[in-house]
Amino acid sequence: MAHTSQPVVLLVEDEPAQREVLAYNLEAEGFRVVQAGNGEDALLLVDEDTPDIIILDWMMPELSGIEVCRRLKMRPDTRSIPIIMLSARAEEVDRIRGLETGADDYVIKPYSVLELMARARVQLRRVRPSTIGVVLEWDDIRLDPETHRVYRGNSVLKLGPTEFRLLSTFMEKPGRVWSREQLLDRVWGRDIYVDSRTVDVHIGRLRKSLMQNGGEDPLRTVRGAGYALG
Amino acid sequence: MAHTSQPVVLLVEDEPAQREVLAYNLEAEGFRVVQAGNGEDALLLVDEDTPDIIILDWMMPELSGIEVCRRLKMRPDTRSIPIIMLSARAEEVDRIRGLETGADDYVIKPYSVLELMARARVQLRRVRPSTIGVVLEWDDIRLDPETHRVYRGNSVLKLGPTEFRLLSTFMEKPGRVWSREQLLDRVWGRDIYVDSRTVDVHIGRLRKSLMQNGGEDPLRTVRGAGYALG
DNA sequence: CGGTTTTGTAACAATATGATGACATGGCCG
DNA sequence: CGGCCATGTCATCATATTGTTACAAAACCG
Repeated sequence: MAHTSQPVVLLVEDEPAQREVLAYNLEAEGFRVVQAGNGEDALLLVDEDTPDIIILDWMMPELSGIEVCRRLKMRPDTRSIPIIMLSARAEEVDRIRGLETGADDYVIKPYSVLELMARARVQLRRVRPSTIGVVLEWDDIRLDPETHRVYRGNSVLKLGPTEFRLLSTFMEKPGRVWSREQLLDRVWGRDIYVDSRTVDVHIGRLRKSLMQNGGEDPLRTVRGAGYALG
Repeated sequence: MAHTSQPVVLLVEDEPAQREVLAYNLEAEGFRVVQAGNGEDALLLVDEDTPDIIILDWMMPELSGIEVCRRLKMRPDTRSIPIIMLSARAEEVDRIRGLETGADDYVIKPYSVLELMARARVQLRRVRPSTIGVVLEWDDIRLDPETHRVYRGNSVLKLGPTEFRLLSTFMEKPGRVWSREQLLDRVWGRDIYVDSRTVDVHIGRLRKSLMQNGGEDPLRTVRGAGYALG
């Protein structure tokens, strides 16, 4: 029943018990949870399967959370992943240091699980608005994730399920170029094997659907790279 | 020390004394501060002079902060302005309600001024170009890796895939001289065999693309060594 | 100023890439 | 069961991109 593909959270916490509790709750929130018990693993997992958001414990043996945060925020390709830092350090200096390092939020242990979930949703809302039902708009195209309806101008468009998910992805980040592989991950699912040329065909179908009542083609083919909206 | 333009914060708080303190500190942080003493004024001021971020007191006579927040988050044109909610209500339900309403952060009174400033900077960091995407710039050339677009002045350039990768390489380290072999490695790939003279041809093509709308040739040939940008 | 080396570039053939129509499959619903 | 829709794959077509070569131009050197 996921509108598009399930949002992914990377949970980094060295204490297994705490990790369990959080993982359970995050799953209940609708996240797919990827877990790491230390900083090194976290960095590896980010490359392997880019998460939508990261929840990061400050205190960890070896690579501290703050160091992981610093590194991720230095890399252009991971910089924009929201990081929520968890910490038992309640001192003002620490909180400020965490935020200065690039963390997008800072939550003090012991935290309220409900509040943490709410803060996770806030970050998710930023990165993937459609997962929480925000209507996406671009130019004269409107996509309502709740009702699964797409409008262009003032007429309703008819799209198939795959085309809908494709368009959702594009509208999450207008202008961004998605490779066929990224689209397969996002639109089809991680462990589905389909030929990457299939993407072409669906792009074609999406184009036809978007132009069924006239109007310009809003999709851009980027030779050698993929496709983008606008 | 202002960046491109001074960031603007809209400060909404009905208690003049508190507002003063915050305004003072925000100005010290480098913000231009626009003040409102109630919700109605806040909504008017947003239209008049769109702020980069909003700091919003929950408890206000007439229009409450949460209502202002709700309204701003419903309008597509103001939805993306980050809102930091200030509140004396420490109850979990309230905090969650604030976040659910669309606030991007929720700070409990009495707050640490320094922490609030840090949180304001976090929100600002998001809105400012630096976070929106890493754009490489040199002179009047702009290259956006995310959208795969290249601009010169204010017109869009059309480049082929190889030319794009070439230019990306140059723009990552403007001024650096790259040998043909290094370029082959970097742009074509480590284990591809192509004549090194092919680089010349592509440099030529890149030059033509870069000058398609007039302008100087930004590439420099270094005899016996290779090529460089600028 | 030759002679030599290095670079620029037009032309062309080979290739890679994307668009599209057709088709077979499989699920779903009446 | 039969029709309908969505989907994935394939074959084919059109075109953009690419590598190479050959020759012209420029730079360098004594």
